[in-house]
Amino acid sequence: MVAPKGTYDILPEDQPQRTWLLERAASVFARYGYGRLDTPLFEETRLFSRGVGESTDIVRKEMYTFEDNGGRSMTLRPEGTAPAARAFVEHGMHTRPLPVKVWYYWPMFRYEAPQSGRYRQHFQLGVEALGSHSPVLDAEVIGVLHALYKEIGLMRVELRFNSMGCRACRRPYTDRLRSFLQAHQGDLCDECRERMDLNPLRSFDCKVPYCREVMDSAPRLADFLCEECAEHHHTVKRHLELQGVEFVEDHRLVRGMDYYTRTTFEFQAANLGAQSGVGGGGRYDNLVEAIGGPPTPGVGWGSGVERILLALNRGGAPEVRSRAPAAYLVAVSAPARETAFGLAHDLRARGVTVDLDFMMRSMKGQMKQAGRSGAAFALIVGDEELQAGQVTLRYLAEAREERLAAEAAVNTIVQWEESRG
RNA sequence: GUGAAGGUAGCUCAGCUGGCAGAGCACUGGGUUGUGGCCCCAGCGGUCGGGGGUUCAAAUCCCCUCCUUCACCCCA
Repeated sequence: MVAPKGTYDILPEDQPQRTWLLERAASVFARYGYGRLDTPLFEETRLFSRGVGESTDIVRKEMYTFEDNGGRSMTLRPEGTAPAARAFVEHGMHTRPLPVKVWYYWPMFRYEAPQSGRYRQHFQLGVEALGSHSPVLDAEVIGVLHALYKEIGLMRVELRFNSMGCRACRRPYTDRLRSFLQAHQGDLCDECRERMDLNPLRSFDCKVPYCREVMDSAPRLADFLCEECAEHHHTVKRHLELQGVEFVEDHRLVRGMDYYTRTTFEFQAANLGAQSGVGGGGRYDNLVEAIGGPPTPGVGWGSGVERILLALNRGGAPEVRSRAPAAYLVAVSAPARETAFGLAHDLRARGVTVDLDFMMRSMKGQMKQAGRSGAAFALIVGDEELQAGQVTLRYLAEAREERLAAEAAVNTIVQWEESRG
């Protein structure tokens, strides 16, 4: 048996880097005033079909949907924004001081063809800020992600930035775009022709060269933004600049969720190949209402943990290692093993990280383990020492050792542990 | 869902014009019986991804299937 396709195990040696990332992220989020939110792993299917949108790939072909024993249709969470919005509504958070700012670290599930940086179960770090129309909040939210990347040393990322307009300006624009596409039908790929009706904006994302050529001369949403949207867009940019966040405007940037309005953005990492998006998001002013809540604007993003780690490690990030034990206990005989086990207990009870042998290894073998473990000390319990109530304390790094009372050795190790912090 | 490349020891891989399944690393033991790292020796370890077929004989050739990787697509 192996892990299901597109999933993977996170082994003990993989954990320190993930823990480190989560801690760095939590620290950044705290500085910006975001509180952690957790929601169930699965939701009623209609939350996503209504929230994310029936026309999206996610809803059409990528959801893990099942019927529970009560005959309800449930879906493993494919994205974080809709569940966060649902929780906002369910708990009446619109009565809280606005905006409500939350962050999450959640597994997501999508039925997709796996490849590196793309999994059927993956983790996302994300933030959502609900309740404010302010473009300054868009800029803050983007600033949080920028700060996170900076905090963890993820350098080579580029921020792409666009506006999707609002209900008022998008409709006339898509009509205009649709007629443009119809006029150039003959020069478009099959797919672009198909999605012309349902989702004409997607054609901007098409990679077929002749489609791109056509799209180069297509009308741009940027030129059709209503006054409010244009002003909003301008103000976000200004506040990105105030934070020293560099970006490139990309009118081709079209993201996969139907709920986006106005601001959309994506950070791309050059060393990730085809799956270059490490994090992205935008504003969603109609989502909360769409899922049955009071009209409430929102803005947020999600960033893939696997992709962050991939980009980081390909960029030659230093290894994050788990803390080595302070001491490794070495016993040379059966009675010595009992004493060593007792000493290990005493040390651990006093807050010290120690380890010892369970494989009946030879003394040489135990010493080898001690060295390998990275411990500062080998605490050696031998028969001679046992007679005298003593132990040998070996300073592994210095290859020096001394014989002393067991209690004194324990105190030395405790002191060392306390001083390393 | 489509196309391509790959799956051999825990890991990285060699072996692939069919003929006894290999190396390095890792792991365990030892190098005169109480001392780690370096070095040396030995040992452990494999349904050759799985199933079927061709053949006296298949890791090797053929078919199917699963998984991984790359690209499309989509996205984080």
